[in-house]
Amino acid sequence: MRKDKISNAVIRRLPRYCRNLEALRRDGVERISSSALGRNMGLTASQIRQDLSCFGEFGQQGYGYNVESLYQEIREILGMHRQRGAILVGVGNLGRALMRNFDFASSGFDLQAAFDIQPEVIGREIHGVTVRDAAGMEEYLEAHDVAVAVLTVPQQHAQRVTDRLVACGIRGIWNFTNFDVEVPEEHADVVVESIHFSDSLQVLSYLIRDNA
Amino acid sequence: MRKDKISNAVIRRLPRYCRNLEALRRDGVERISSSALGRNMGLTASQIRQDLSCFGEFGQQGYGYNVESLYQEIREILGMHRQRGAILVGVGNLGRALMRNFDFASSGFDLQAAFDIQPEVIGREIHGVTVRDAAGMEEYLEAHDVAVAVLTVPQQHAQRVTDRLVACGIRGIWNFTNFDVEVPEEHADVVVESIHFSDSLQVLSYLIRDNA
DNA sequence: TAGATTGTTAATCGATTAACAATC
DNA sequence: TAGATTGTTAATCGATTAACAATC
Repeated sequence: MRKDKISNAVIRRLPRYCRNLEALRRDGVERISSSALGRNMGLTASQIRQDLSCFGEFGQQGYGYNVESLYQEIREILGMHRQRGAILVGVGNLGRALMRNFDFASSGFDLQAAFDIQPEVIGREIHGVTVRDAAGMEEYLEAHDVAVAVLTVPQQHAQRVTDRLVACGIRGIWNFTNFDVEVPEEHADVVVESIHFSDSLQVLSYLIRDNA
Repeated sequence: MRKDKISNAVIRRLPRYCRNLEALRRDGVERISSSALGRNMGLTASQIRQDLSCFGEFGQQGYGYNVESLYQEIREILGMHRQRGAILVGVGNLGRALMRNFDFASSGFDLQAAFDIQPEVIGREIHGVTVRDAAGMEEYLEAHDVAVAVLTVPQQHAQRVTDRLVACGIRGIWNFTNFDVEVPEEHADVVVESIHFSDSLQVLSYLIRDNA
C-alpha cells in the first residue's frame, strides 16, 4: 500500500537496493524474489516487500521482481533519472577530490561550478568545472538553476556559507564539514545531508574496542 | 543502569554528543542539564538521560552534567583516549585528501603508513606519511600494530584488498569505496564501517524531490 | 494445475518518550 | 529547605518480522 510519509530507515535503504540491483543487472540476472534479494543484502524478505510496498506494487506473485524494471523504478523514486544542478563550495583537498573522482551524474546531478576565495584556485578548471570567486556566488545562483550545494569549506566558514546558500534559495546542502550547519526556521524546507568523517571513524573506534 | 549491548542508534549519537560537549567546553560552559543539551542537539531530555545511562551515571540530581567530565567520559567510551595504529590503502585523490586534511589523531588513530601500487606515488611522503608498495602490505602489518585500515582503493579492488587485510588480522576497515565489502565468516569480528558518498547524495536527491 | 511468491494485515520487537521517586 | 534535575520504570510509538490469503 503506497505510503505518504516514508520513514528515514526505508529511504536510507533505497540506494543500497539500487546498488544491489545494478550488480544483478550487470550479471545478467533477469528476475529476483524478495527472499533471494534479502539473502544478497542481509535483510529479511518481509522487510524488502514492506519497503517496496511503500512506493507501489512492483512484483508479481509466483515470479518475484523484474531486476531491470525494479532498478529503474527505484532510480526514479530517488530522482536519479533527472539531472539537477549542483555547485561545490570550497575547493580544498576534499573538494578537489570530489570534483575529480566523484560521479555526480550517476547520482542525478550535474556539477556546474565551483567556488572558492583563494586567488590561486580561482579561474582554474578542474575536471571540466571552472572555479569561480565565491564573491560572485549569489549572482551565479540567481542566474542558474542550482538545486544542491556541496559544502567542502573549512569548518569555521560552514555556517556563514550555508546562510548565503539558503538565502539564494538552495534546496539541499551536502555537508562535508564536521559541523552541524543549521538552516533558519523560515527556510526549514532546505535539506541538509551531512557526511561526518570523524563521527564515522569514532563509531568504528567504539566497535573495535576490546570488551572480551 | 549500565547496559551490556548498546544499540546502534545510541552508538551513532555518541560522536555528536562529543562534538556538542566540545563546543560547550570551548565556550567555557561548566555544567549542562539534559534538557538544555537536548535543546542544543534537537533531542529530548529523556533520550539523553537514557543514552547516557547505558554507560554509567554521569550526572547529579539538581545539577545536571559537568561538561568537561562528561566530555572526557564519552571520549573514553569511544576509545579516543588512546592512539591506535591505522594505515591507508589507495593513495588516489580521496586518499591523498584524507592524508592531508583529516585529523586522525583527534579521533584516536595514528596514521602510520599508506600503500599503493602506482610507481609514481610509491616512496612519496604525504603529510609526513610515506607511501609504500602495496606488495609489502602483509609484511608491514606483520611487523606493526595496526588496528584499522582506511580503504580508498578503486571499487574493483575493494574486496581483494579487504581479504588481504582481514587475513592479516586487521580489526576494522573504514570503507570509502562504493562497494559493500564482505568479511569471511571466520573473521566475522572484523568491523566494516562504510562511508558511501553516492548513497548519501541519493538520499539528498530523494529528500528534495517536489511532492507538493 | 501446483508451486512460488507477492502485498498486506497482525504480531513482535526495539527505541523513544513520559512520568516520577530519589536526591543533590 | 525548596527547586532542579537526575536515573529508572512504565507507556507509547514506530519499525521489523511473521503469517497468510490472493494470484501469477
